[in-house]
Amino acid sequence: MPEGHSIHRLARRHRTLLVGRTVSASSPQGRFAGGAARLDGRRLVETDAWGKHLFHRYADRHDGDPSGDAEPWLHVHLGLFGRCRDGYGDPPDPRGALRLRLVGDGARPAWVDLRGPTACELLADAERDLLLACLGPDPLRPDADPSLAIARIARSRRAVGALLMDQSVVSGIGNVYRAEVLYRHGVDPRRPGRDLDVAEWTTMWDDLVVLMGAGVRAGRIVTTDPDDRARPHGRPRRTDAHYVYGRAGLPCRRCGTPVQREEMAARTVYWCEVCQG
DNA sequence: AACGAATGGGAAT
DNA sequence: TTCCCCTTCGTTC
Repeated sequence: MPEGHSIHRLARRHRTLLVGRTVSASSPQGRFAGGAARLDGRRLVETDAWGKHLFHRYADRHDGDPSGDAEPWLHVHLGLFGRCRDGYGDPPDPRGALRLRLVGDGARPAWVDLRGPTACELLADAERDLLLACLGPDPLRPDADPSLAIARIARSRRAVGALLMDQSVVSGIGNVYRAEVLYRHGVDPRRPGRDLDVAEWTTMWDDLVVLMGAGVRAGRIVTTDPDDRARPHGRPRRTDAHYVYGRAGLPCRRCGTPVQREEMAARTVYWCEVCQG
């Protein structure tokens, strides 16, 4: 599930697999053939994530071939459909639309495959800076400063459900965390941002830091408290991990009222009209 | 097996 | 606002 926690997890995984290695890069699908050629033979120095954006920083070439030297960054955005696969040893035969394959050198070779991303491109420092300048603070980054985001939300007339999905306000939140954090704080997604006071927003930010951090560790989004998750009858379901996301028409876990759904910011938002006033 | 919906976001209209 | 990208997963036949 590519919300911010997945991307941070991916950055960590790629660090383990490939940082310090010189990579062979290819684009079996062909859509990133030029970029792969410029990447090929360079060493991965570090990986990083900001919101839903993944970055690899590559060293310059030292063999006299200048191609790619001005572009230290590989920028990947998975979008809704993008996926990464990886492993050690020989990579599987490429099939389907494989945008990018990286194979690291070394005693224990590792590979990473990327398919279906919204963005896969090489960037110069300045281009990356421009991109990051458009992103709000990311609850998963230790250096995040929530004050600007909180101030911006607190004076906006836009619906809080739309503000939380706006990556220039807060980055890394997706449709699941949006619905869930609003439920956990009893906030109707349709309420204007400025109806909420700074203290309320600050509490939500702190909760996002905890929830998304847990998401990185678990590799999935779990936002329900254990008491609300208990299911005396039947097997646990996938949706037990959520209060309202994807549960339209099902009873609210706390009050039993059917969960509502509505389109907001081009996505479906879910909420309980009783618990979220 | 076949189909629809989905965690996102940018370009086109 | 609508479309597109074009994968994966869950549901239905």
